[in-house]
Amino acid sequence: MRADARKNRDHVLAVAGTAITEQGVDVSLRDIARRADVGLATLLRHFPTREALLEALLRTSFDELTARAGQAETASSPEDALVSWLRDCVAWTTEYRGVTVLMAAAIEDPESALHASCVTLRAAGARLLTRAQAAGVARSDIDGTDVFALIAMLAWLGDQPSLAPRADRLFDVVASAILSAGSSHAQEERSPRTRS
Amino acid sequence: MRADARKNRDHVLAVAGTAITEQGVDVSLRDIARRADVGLATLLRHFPTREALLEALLRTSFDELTARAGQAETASSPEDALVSWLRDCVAWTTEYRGVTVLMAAAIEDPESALHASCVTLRAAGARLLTRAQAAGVARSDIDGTDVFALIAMLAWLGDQPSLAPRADRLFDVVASAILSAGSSHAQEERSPRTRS
DNA sequence: ACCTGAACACCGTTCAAGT
DNA sequence: ACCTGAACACCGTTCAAGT
Repeated sequence: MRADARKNRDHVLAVAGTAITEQGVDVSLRDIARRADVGLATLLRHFPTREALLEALLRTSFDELTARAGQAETASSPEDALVSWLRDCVAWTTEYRGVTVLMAAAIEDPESALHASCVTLRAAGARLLTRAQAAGVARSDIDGTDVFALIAMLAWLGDQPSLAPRADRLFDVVASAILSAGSSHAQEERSPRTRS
Repeated sequence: MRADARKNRDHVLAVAGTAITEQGVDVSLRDIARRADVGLATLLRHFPTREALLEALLRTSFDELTARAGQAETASSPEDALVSWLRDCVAWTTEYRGVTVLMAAAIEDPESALHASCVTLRAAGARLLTRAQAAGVARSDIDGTDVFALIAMLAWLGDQPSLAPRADRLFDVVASAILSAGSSHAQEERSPRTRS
């Protein structure tokens, strides 16, 4: 890549970062180009879709979250590792208002520039879930995609100004639901207490 | 209202119903006007905002849901009444893809044409919740707005094609979380079993 | 190689002009 | 009273023309 092109790219990316922080991920691409003193076509040549722009912008954060999941896997108890990683994920999305909808779409669209990152994130969460299930501290009838969906739900909640004040409490409610040990059939099994 | 105006209004409303069913609540208003063989300005005079159009379209369903909550209050057990009403609410929104975001915005915006209906709906849910809490079958640290938020979360999940297949399972997960009897401090109270 | 203005087909809003 | 076409200020996409 030519030096001037690289400079343009980096500058657009920096401007996009502040614009998205201010207005959310649906901010007008024309507006970003204007604020970067660059033609709209130039922006689109570097980042052909909104997702591509976001991918470049979020890659670092994505990698960080994935790495943190790996560390938690050995450093914390299965329960703490899972719950506090979930909390980190939800908290992270609040910095990019509206990103949840794009991630939900990307997780099943291999064409999306965000696809790979979302799949990696889901896999990291799935490992923490499996570990917690093996330890008997997480319900056994959910999988990594369910966890991804629960994160998405809670992140979406934080994006809605009217409901955001409830996001923390409802995180706890959902977390407690994941942690109710035992399977979903507990009620049918009439007190199957372990005889110690 | 003049007879021709009424006819126009009703026709626009019917066309809007099918258009929204096909494409979701974000469908182009211009498109609705075109399909109704009416000027766009005419549509906007009858329904000055997208919310006003939806309000007219959803009023019947809203009233029905509210009424059903009232009936359940006397006909079913506190637990069944709450859970099956929640299920009805979530199922209902799937008919209007994207309506959840508008409802979440409307619940705190008195200017929105959907505001009154959303507030009424929340109140209906709050009564069912209070009844369940009084019976000791629902956790006591949530209120009507939390229930509204949980419905919104689950409805939003159903709107995302990639996550919709998990909506039913996660409804059960969330419902079980609401029904975990006792307060959020249960874990701190070291086995407070009732001595029968 | 890289950039850009301009044309394009959309959107919702507004309003003067018609019946 | 009610309706409407047209103008307006936006949007993302595309591409021929410039450096």
